[in-house]
Amino acid sequence: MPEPLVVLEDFLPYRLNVLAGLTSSALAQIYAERFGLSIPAWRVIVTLGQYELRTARDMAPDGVMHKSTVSRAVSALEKRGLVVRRPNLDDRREEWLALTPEGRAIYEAVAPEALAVEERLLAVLTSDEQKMLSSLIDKLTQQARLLAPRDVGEGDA
Amino acid sequence: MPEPLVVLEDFLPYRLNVLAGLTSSALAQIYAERFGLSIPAWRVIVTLGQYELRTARDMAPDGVMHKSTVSRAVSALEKRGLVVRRPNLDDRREEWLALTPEGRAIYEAVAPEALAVEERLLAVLTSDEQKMLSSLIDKLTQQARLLAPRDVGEGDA
DNA sequence: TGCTATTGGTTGCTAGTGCAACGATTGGCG
DNA sequence: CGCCAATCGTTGCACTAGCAACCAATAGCA
Repeated sequence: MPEPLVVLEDFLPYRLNVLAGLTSSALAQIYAERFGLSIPAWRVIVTLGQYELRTARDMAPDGVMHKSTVSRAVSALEKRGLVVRRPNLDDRREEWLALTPEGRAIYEAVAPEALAVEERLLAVLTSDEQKMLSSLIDKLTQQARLLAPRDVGEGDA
Repeated sequence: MPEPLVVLEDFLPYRLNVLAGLTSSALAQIYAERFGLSIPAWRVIVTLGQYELRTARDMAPDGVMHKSTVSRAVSALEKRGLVVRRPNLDDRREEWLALTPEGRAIYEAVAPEALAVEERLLAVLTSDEQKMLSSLIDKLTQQARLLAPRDVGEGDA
């Protein structure tokens, strides 16, 4: 009698969550089970593999990860000997982070496999569809950033 | 020198996670802050608003939510008087769930606002792009389900 | 009928996450 | 120079979520 106002399986945020969850799950098989990396740790590894030298704060440029999350991920990686901290003498509040040789080895082992998963995912789309998807994600992300309470940015003040 | 193997901000699973997180965050403003609902609780409410009578197990048809998550969400909603349980005499393992009048009132208050958020999100896309997006999400979700370890389905056995 | 496997659902335990408060350092400005 | 505000990062705390073990009920089958 009371007709549905929202059909959950058609609801965009729900569908995005499901999709994101499934892809994370697919990826976790690799970096969690095989390399013992959490999602934040994986992101730190990839970022350092990409940029070589970054501060903890740079790890979440768009505020995707909370700084406490980054802090703990880095600590864990340091304890495992995959990441080193080097004080920044110009600004002793922050520290430079870099991969150790072991860290880079893991990066070079994980990254291709992660890319393979992405590729298998995208294999169901044509090249045009992939471009379209990328564009749509960008537009939606930009808009979502406007609607979200705040960029999770800071929180201190 | 070591050229990046993965560029995180181009990596599809990462981008999907960011987008999903931002939309969840935008939605949470409504159902969390204004109505005190968690994500699982919100999903239960919406599902019962949609189907009227469901079992706890039906709440996560695609295994998106773990059954323990559903269980606790239902308990909380029952305690708040938003949901009632009714034994199913034909199979006393399961219970029928339904919204109370108060639960339905909340549903009718939340649902339009959630839809409004979705609409504001989709406002940056043309009608054709929206159709395209829907199709792309479906294709990717289907594929991701194949790549994910398992549907999070059960786990007992 | 009786025995085992399966299913719906709950709960104890543990790990992860965000928030808020904090310490340390630096920047800005009177 | 000296003080207040802002910034980087850490940590205690509370909450959530998932896993696994469990109970109750049913189904399948000898």
